[in-house]
Amino acid sequence: MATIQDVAKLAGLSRTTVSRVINNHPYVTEEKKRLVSKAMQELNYVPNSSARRLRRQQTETIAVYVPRITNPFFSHLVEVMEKEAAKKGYQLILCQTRYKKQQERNFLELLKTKQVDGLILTSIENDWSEIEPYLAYGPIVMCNEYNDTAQVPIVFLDQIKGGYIGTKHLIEKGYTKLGFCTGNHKSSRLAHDRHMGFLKALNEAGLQMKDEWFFSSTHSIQDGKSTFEIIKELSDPPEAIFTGSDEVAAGLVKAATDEGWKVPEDLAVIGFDNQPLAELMELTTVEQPIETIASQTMELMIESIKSKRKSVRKEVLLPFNMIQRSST
Amino acid sequence: MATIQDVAKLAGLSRTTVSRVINNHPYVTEEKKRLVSKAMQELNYVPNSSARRLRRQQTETIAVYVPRITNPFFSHLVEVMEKEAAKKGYQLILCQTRYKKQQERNFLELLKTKQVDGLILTSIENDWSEIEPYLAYGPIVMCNEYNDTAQVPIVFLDQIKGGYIGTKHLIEKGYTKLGFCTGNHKSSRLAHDRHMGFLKALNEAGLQMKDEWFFSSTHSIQDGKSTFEIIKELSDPPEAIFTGSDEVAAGLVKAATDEGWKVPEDLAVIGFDNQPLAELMELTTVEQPIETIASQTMELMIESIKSKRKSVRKEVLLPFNMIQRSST
DNA sequence: TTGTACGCGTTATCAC
DNA sequence: GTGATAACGCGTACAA
Repeated sequence: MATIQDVAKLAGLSRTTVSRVINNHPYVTEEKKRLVSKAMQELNYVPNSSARRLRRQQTETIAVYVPRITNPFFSHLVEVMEKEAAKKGYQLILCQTRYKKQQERNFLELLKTKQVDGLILTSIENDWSEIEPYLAYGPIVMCNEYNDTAQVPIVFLDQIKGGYIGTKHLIEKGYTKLGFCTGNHKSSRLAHDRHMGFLKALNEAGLQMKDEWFFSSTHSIQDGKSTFEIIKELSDPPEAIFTGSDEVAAGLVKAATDEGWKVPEDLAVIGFDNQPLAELMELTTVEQPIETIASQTMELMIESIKSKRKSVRKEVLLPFNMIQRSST
Repeated sequence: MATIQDVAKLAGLSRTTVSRVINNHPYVTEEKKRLVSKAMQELNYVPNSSARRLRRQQTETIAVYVPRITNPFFSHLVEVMEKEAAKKGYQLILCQTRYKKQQERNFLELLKTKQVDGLILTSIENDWSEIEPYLAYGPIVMCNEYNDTAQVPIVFLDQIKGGYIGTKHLIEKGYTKLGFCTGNHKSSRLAHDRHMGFLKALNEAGLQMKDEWFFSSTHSIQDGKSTFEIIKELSDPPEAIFTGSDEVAAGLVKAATDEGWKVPEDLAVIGFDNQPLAELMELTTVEQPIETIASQTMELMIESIKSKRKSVRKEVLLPFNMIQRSST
C-alpha cells in the first residue's frame, strides 16, 4: 500500500506538496502538480481514509436508524437518503433497531466513538431524554417522528391532516358509516394523530360512529383479512373503512372480493402509503411524500454537520397526496 | 472529548496501561484496572474509533452492494446481513448501484481507501475483470450472483433447479400448455438459468411450447397485467405460466380474475420469491432461502476478513422451497 | 511557492 | 506488571 510519503519520494517533493495537490490547495505550480499526479498514478495511490478521519475529525458517514429495512416505507426512505448522501460524498451506515430500546441504545455509541458525523432517526424507541445527551457528540435529525421538546431539526408529516383528508374523501364520496383500523393505537403518537384527524372529519360532517366499527392492532395483510371476517358478520356493517396501512387495506379488499362483495359498492376501503400493493389492488390511498421527506432530512443533516453550530429546533412540515383509485 | 491521555493522567498511570485495560490484555493488576475504569467513567471516555482504525488497519465495517434497497428481495437480504454483522461487531455500509456500472465502480473505492474491510456483492454490473483487481485491497464475497472464474467465496442458488422444480410442479398438476415469463433474458445469467430449468422439465415430460407463450422483459405488476391482456387474445392460450417474479405473477392473477377468469382453473400461475404479495394473492411460488443465503454470506465474509489469507474460490449452493398456495 | 515539524488518538514493541 | 517511545498516514501552522 503506497502512502503519501512514497508519492512524495517518487515525485521528488515533500509530503506537504503532495497533500496540497490532493486537496486542491492553491499555490502549487502546474509543473509540480503534474509530477505529483504522475507519481500517484504510478503507485496506484489513494489517500488512506482512516488517517484522514483522524486528522480531520470527521468521517463523512451518517448513521440512519430504521426499525427494519424490510418495511417498504423505511426502505424507500433509505433508498432516497443513500442516493442524496452519495451525491454529496457521504456514506450511510444502516442501523436496524428492530423496535428494541437496547438495540437503539447500542447504536448511539456510533456517534460517541466518532464513527459517524451524525444520526438520522426515523423512529425512536427510547425516551428523548435517553438520546438527548448524545447531541454533545454530533448532530441528530428526526425524520417522520415527532417530539415536542427535542432541540433538533424535525422533518415530519401532519398525521392529523393525513387522517383528515383520507376521511374527508370518503365522506365526499357519500359514505356515512365509516369504520377505522389502526395499529398500535395507544403507544404511537402517529396512530393517535391519524385517529384525531379521522374524528375531526367525522365531527365536521356531523357523523356518528359505532364502537364495533373500530378495529385496533391491525398491521398486516392477514389482519385485514381477519377484520373482514368480523365485518361480514355485523348486522349493521360500515360502508367504508379508513385503514392506516395499505397492507390492511389490501387484506380487506382481497377477503371481501373473495367473498363476492363488490369494492367499493359493498365496502369502500382507503389505504395509506401508496405501496406497490396499493397499485396492485387498485387502492385509493393517502400518499406520504417519501422522496421529499428523505431528501429534506438529508439536506438538513449535512447542513448541520457542516455548520457545526449548536443544534436548534426546526420543524419542517410536509403535505400529503390523495391517490384515488377504484377502492372508493 | 476525553482522550486516553486524559484517562491516564487522572488515573495516575501511563497510556499503555489504560490501553491494556481497554483491550483486556493480561498482566494488569486488578487494582489498576479499577483505577482505570473509574477514571474512564468519570471522564465519560470512549476510544476514538478513527484512531483505532488507523492503528489497527481495519475498520470493522463491511460494504454491501445492492441494486436498490426497495427491491424486497434485497432488502430482506440486507436485513439479515445487518443483523448478523451487528451480532459480531461489524457495521454495514449500504451501496446502491442502481444497476449502473459507473455507480458500482465508484463504490469500489471504499475498499481501496480502507473505509471498509470487505465487500459483499449481491449483484454485479461490471465485468469481473473490472472488479478482480480490488481483491488486492480486501476480501470480496459474492451472494446470489454467479461467476465461473472469480476466486472468491460464492453463495448462490441453483437457478436451473429453481426453474426446474417450479415447472415440474405445474406439470405434475396436470398442465401441459406452459407459458414462460422472464425479465432481462439476454444479459442475466440468472434469468438464463431459470429458463434452462424450465426447458429441462418440459423436455423430460415430452412437452412442446409455442413461441407465443414466451414473454420477455416482464418485471413489474403492470407487466403482469399487460401480459394477461395478450394471453386473453390468444386463440390457443397457455394453461399455466411460470413467472420469474411474484410481482409479475400477482399482476397476471389480478388482471385475470378481474376479467372473470378463474385461477387456477382457467389459468394457473407460479411466482418466485415468496414476497408478501404472494401471500396476499395466494400465489404458489418458489421460495429462495434468503435468511440462509444472507447469514452464510456474512459468515464467509467475516471469516475472510479475519483469516487474512489469499482469497480462494468456494461455492456454497443452497436449495429452494416450493410453497404451494391456490394459484396452481 | 515549498518544506519542516508537529499533532490527531491508539496500540505494539521493547526495555525496565 | 508497567511505562517510554515509536509508529499508523495525513494535514497544516509556521518558517523560509
